[in-house]
Amino acid sequence: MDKKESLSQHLIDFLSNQILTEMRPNDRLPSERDLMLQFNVSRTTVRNASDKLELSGLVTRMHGKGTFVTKRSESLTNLADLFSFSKTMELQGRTPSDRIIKFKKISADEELIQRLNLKENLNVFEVDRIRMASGKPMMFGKSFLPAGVFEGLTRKQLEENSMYRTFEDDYDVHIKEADESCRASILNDKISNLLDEKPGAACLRLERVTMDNSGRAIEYTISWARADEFNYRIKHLYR
Amino acid sequence: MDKKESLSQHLIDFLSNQILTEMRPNDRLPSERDLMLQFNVSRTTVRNASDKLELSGLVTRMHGKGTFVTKRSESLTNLADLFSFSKTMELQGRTPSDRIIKFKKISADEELIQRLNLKENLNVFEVDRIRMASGKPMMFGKSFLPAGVFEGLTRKQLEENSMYRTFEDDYDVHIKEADESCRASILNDKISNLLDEKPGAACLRLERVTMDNSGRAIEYTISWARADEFNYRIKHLYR
DNA sequence: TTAACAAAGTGGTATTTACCAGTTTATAGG
DNA sequence: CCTATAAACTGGTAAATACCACTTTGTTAA
Repeated sequence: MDKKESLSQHLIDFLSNQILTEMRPNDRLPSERDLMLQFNVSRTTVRNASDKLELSGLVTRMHGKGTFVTKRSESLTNLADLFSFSKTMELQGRTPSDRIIKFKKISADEELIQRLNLKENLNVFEVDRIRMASGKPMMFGKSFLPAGVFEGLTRKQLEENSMYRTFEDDYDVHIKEADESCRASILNDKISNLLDEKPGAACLRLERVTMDNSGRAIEYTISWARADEFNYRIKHLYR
Repeated sequence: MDKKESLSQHLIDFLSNQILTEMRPNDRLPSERDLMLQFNVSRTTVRNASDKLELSGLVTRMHGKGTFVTKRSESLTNLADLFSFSKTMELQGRTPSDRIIKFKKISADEELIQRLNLKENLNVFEVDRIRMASGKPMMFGKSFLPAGVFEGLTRKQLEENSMYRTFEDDYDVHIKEADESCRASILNDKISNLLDEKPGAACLRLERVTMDNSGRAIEYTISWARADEFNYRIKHLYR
């Protein structure tokens, strides 16, 4: 049943869980050599895991000193922590809701094929949604889901449950990680209208590719987020 | 004379230069095993260099296929790694330079007093700079430095050395950490002019407070960065 | 001709060993 | 008591080797 997981991935899972549940910012992690012994793996494996944890921003390494839990400062809606829109909004005491304005099966173009790493079945579902918090439109997103993974997906399913919930419950697809990038952009007429904003207003354009446990790309999403509601916060540690 | 440079750094320099001057998007790089032979280094070293190149967005690896030059639209500077503008630009094979367009001592307003946690001496130096990479204006920044920390600071000092270099060498101020936030915004007439862009163009507005070893706030900077050159990349890990 | 399979090529993970480069701490000498 | 220095940490770079997982290509058999 369980997909065999790499040693470094196991370390990543263990450490990130440890960090989030039992450690506090600036706490020091065991040294790489200690982790070698504790988990009976090579230093390469430990460093591999550390690389990923550092990339995800969970830890910060300092030459000669050690590896520490990164401190993240408070934020309005810190995009770095925005893995799930609905969960984040709930956490802020706002009521999240989606309005699906498009749902159809299309054939993937070259870019989609590459992003989702499609093989035989080139059909994808396109889902366009306006995402709201307590009635206020916050972002607009276009998601593309491989039809080969989500066979028989219906609009009704997505209207009744959140997308990630549908992945888990209806298709037994478990999210493992996501690569996201974000840049500044300008709202065009159509999207500004949907977000109740002026055309030409600033926005953040987000792109995300989400992967499941077995490494399949299961979602490619482009979102446009109101500039006045989202930001990124990062803490840099030197030397 | 030569600063000793690691083998992987040498590989990085060579490859990034190669990519920027002689290769086009989607071109394939030599395989890792070929690079081993060409440069007479171990695969560890090749992969180390590849890791960095992938991180910097210059190349994209595909399991079983090869390593390819990333499409230009994806090769933006990752702000999450931009602790130092000049160092980041050098890593990309570009030549960083600053043009100081304002330098004067002013009296801090309420906001500055709070951000820099000023006590008695409310004087601050304001330094406005255009930051360029290989001659192209990349971002505009207004920095505020407590006069109590940097006594007798002159424009000449900043023109001769980088700001952080001046902190270290001339004032023995060692940077420990920085809190940064970023959001989308629109360029106004003045700044768009300085950046050689159109007014109303999208930009990222960055704010940073930098602290030294003793926890003093030593710098507060607001920057406006070209939307077509910078983005944030984040890797989310789910549990 | 075509479908199935094998081989060769790619990046990905892992081990073991060695040494380099910073930081902290213990210790010896004044 | 202090200072210099050595030892013992820390993470960083590098080599050599092996095998796994995925993709392309070439060959073989139906």
